[in-house]
Amino acid sequence: MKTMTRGELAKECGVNIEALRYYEKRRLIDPPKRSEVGYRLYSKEDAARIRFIRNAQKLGFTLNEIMELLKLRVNKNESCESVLGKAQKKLNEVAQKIKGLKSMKKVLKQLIHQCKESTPTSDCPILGSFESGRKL
Amino acid sequence: MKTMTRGELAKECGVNIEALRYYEKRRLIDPPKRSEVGYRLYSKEDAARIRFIRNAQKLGFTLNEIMELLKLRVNKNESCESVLGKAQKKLNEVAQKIKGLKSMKKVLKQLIHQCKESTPTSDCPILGSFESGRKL
DNA sequence: CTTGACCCTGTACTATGGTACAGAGTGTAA
DNA sequence: TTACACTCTGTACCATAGTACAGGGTCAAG
Repeated sequence: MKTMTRGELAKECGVNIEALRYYEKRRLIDPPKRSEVGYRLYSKEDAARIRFIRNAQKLGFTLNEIMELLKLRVNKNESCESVLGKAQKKLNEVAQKIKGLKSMKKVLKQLIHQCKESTPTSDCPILGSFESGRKL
Repeated sequence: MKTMTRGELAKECGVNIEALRYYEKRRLIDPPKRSEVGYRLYSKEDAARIRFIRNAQKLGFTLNEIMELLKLRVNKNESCESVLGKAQKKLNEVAQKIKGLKSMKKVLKQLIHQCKESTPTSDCPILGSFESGRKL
């Protein structure tokens, strides 16, 4: 099977080369196979996992949370009950975040609209509907 | 006008008392008025601002980003052009986040559905559509 | 057969966002 | 009037998520 070195993987996934060692230490990725001389040899699956990690991070998940997300899959010994619970919890979190972001989006849109109408900046209501957290 | 001490504000906003001093140092809130003897006296507006900060943080914004969001309002000396650009940029960021989270939500829902059907955990497709980042 | 670009390990350092004292003063209620 | 809860400042410490060496080995092109 085709493999990549650490530098190649880092480049492909757009991460710092050292971050890969860090993820390995944090057990977010399995220790990869090694070449004769000790070079790490990564597979396509490793690349996919790194991309997953980065994408989840962009969405505001911590590495610990991402670890949980990753465990939701390929854990043949874990009961579906347990996976279900975790997934449900994550789903709620995600739904809440979406709600909050939609509220913020709305406020930003209003602000932009008012700016386009040349309303003085001082009247821009960025906080108004947002600060209470009612919709978050 | 009614004011609050640091402890009262912290309690009302559900933040650590020390965080308020930290936000002040980071210039996320204005230095509050002080009592005769030097106690901080916060207003309702300060409380609103703290709540805004916490809510934005929950949505994955950093304190620097939140500072920018806060600046989008009540700056009489800044041209509307500039505010417009910043707001537009933030709007795009928010829209992207929502997209990614929706994609994650979808995958989680699928996972939950399959778990409910008692499909073996090992078959859960949590990563599949996710690791590519196509939809993120 | 050397030179430059890679890889290895371990360790130290960074930024962000707090959190926890220590040592001092204040305010109030029994 | 004393005890306890609260405030003040400054400084030290913490977790998270990396990032940057130092000091060594490896490999491939010229």
